[in-house]
Amino acid sequence: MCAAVAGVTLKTVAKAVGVSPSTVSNAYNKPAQLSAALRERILATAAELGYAGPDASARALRSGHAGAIGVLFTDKLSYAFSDPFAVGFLAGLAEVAEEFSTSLLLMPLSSNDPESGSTAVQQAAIDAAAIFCVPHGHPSLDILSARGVPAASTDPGTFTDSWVAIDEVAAAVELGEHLTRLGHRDVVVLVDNAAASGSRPMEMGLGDIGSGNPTQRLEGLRKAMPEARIRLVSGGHNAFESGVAGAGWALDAQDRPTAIIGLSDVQALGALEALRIRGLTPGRDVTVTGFDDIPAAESAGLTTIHQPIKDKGRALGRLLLDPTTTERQLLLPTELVVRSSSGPAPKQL
Amino acid sequence: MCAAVAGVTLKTVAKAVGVSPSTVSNAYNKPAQLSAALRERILATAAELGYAGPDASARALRSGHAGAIGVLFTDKLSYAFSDPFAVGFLAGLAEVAEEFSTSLLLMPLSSNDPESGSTAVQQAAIDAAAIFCVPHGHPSLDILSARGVPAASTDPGTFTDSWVAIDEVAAAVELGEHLTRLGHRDVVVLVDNAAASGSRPMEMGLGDIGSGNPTQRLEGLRKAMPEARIRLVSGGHNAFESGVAGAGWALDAQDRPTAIIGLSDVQALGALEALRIRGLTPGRDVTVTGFDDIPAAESAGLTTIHQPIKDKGRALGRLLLDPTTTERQLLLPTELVVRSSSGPAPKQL
DNA sequence: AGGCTCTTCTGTATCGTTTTACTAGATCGA
DNA sequence: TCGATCTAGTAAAACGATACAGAAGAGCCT
Repeated sequence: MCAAVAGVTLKTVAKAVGVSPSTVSNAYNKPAQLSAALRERILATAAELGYAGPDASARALRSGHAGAIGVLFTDKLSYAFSDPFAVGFLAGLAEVAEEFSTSLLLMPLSSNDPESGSTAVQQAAIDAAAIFCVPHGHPSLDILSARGVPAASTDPGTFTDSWVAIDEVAAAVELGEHLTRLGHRDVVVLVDNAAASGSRPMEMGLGDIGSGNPTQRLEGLRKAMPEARIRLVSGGHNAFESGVAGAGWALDAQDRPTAIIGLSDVQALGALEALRIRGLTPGRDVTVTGFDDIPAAESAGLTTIHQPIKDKGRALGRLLLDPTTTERQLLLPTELVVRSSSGPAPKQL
Repeated sequence: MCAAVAGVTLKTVAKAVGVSPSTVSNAYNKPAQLSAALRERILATAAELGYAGPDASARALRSGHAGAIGVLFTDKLSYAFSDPFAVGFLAGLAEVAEEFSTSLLLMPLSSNDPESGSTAVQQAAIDAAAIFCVPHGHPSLDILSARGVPAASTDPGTFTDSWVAIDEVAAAVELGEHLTRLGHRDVVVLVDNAAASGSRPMEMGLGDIGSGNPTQRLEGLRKAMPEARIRLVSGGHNAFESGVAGAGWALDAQDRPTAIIGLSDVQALGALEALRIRGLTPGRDVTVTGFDDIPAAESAGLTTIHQPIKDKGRALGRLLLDPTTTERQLLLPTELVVRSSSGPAPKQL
C-alpha cells in the first residue's frame, strides 16, 4: 500500500525481524523453506518498513536471468506498430510470454555506433532475443550475436540457427504463377526502402533491396514470371502511405503495369487506395496483390499470400522459452488466397 | 563478431590488458576519460577475448537505472495487440522511447497472488512505468505503487499524479447529445466484461463495469440522455468478436434499441458486422457509434469520438523520460466525428 | 542411546559492474 | 621556480540480492 521507502533493503528487513538475509530472501522465493509463521512475520515487517520486495536488477545479476525476452524489430520501433503483420506476430509472442510470465522487451534498433555501449541492444537485460524481420547485416544483429544471448529469428539467414519461417520463395512462386496464368507480363513490385522515404517514389535496383524476405520473394516472382517485365518501385519504408505513393507513381507513369505487387499487405492496401483515388477498379483495370494476409486484407478483397503470423510468434516464443521444444527450425505453411483484387490482364493495345 | 565466451568479465579484460577494471569500464562508458590509444587497445583485447561489453544486469544494479520503462496494459497482453487503439498508444510511446534510446518492457498483468514475488510487475527491472487503461484496484497496480517506481497513467484516478487523459465525461456528453438530437431514446451500450467472455452475451448492471474510463463514459451518456433507456450489454472482453456477439444479442432481442454504443471502436465495428449479417443498414435501421476513432473507423463510416491516441502515448512517454517536462497532468482534446453510421432514430411504432 | 533423516534457519562468498576518492605526473601562468 | 590546474589512470567500496554449504534441533527407528 504505502510507497517504497528508499534505502530499505533485504538486509534491513532481516535485521528488523532478527533473521538472516537468506531467510528473508527465501520468504519471497522459496516459501517452502521456512515455517509459515516466520514467513508471515517477515512479510508483515517488510510491509511495515516499506520494503517492496527484492530488487529486480540485483536479483537478475545474482540469479542470472532477467525474466524478459528482447524483441528486435524491423526498422523503427514506432513503424512496427503500424503494420498489423508485425502486431500479429507480437500478439502470438506475447501469448507465450504470458504463459511463462516473462516480459517482452521491445528494443529500438540503434543505427548508432556499435562500439559505444549505449545502444538499447547492449543495455537490455534479457534472457533471450526474438528477431523479427531485421535485414541481414544490421549492426544490432552483430551486437546481439556478440552478447551471446540465445536468439531465434523469423529468418533462417540470421546468425542463429533457431528460426521459424515460411518458404518465401515457394510462396512467391505460387503468387507469381497465379499472375502469369492471368496473363500479366508487366508488373511493378512495391518494396520497402527507407531511402525513398520523404522524397518522391523512385525506381529501385536489386541492390537497393535489403536482403532477407524481400530478395527471396523477388526471386520467387522472377522464377514464376520468367517472361514478365518486373520493375521495383519504392515509396518509402513499409507503410500504407508508401504504398499509396509508390503505386501512384507507377499508375501515373507512361507505361502503366497491369499488376502491382506489394511485398507486404500494408503496401498493397496503399496501392488499392491509389487505384481508388484514380477511379480504377482493382482486379479489372489493374491487379493488386499483397503478402501476409493481414485482417484488413480480407475486407479489402486483396489477393495475397496467407501466412499464420500469430502462430509464427507463438512458435518463436516457444523456441525461446520452452525448454522442451526440440525442433529448432520450423517452416510454417502458406497459402495463396485469391480475392477480387486480382484478375486477368487487360489486353494490351 | 565471435560469440561471447562465458566467464569473461570486465576484470578478465582488465587483467589481460594490464589496466584496472575501472579503466576498462571507462573505455565503454566514458571514452573521454582515457587516451584514445589505450581505449583502442582495450576494445581490441575485449573483442579478442570474446567479451561482449558490460553485463546489463550488473550495470543496472550498480548504476541504478535499467534503460527500460515498463508498460502495464489492460487485461491480457495478447489482447492489447488486437485493439488498434492500444497499438496507436504504443506507437506514440515507442517514438519517445526511441528518442531517449530506452526500451519498452511490456509486462503481462498477473492475476496471481500479489505476495509471491514471481509476478512480472515485481520482477521487471524498469526505471518507470506507463499505465494504460488498467482498471482501478487491479492487484498489479498495488504492486507497482509499492515498488515506488515513477509512474504515469492514462487515467487520472490511478495512484500516480502524473497522467495524460481526455475528459471522458465531456466526450461522452457530446456523443450523447448527438444521439439525443437524433431522437434516440432507447440505446444499448456495449461494455467490456471479461466475465461474459466465452459464455453468451448478457445484460450487465452498473456494478459489473470496471471503474475508470467505462464508468465515466457511461456517466456522460446518462447526463446527455436523461430521458433515454440505457441498457448495458457485454459480449466479453474488449474485442471485435465481443461486439458482434453483444450487438447481435441486442438486435435479436424483443425490444431492439434504436442505437448501439460501443464503448470502444473495436466493439462498435463488431456491432456494424452484426448489422451487416442481419441485412441492416447502419445509420438508417440502427445507429452505431464508437469511441476512440481508430483508423478502421473512418473507412467503416463509424460515428465516433476522436482522441489523439498517438499523442497520448507520446505525452506519457515524455512524462516518464523527459525531465524538462513540467506539466504533470494533461487533458487532451477530443472531437465528435459524425459519419454515416449514425442517423435519426426510426419512428417507433 | 545412538545413528539417521528432515526441517528450518544461518553465514558468507559472490554475481559484474560503477562510483568515489585519490595519486602521480604533466602543463602552465606568473 | 613555485603552486595551481589538468590529465590519465588506480584501488577499494559499494549496489542488493541469491547460492551454497552447514548446523542446531526435532523426530523416528532399532
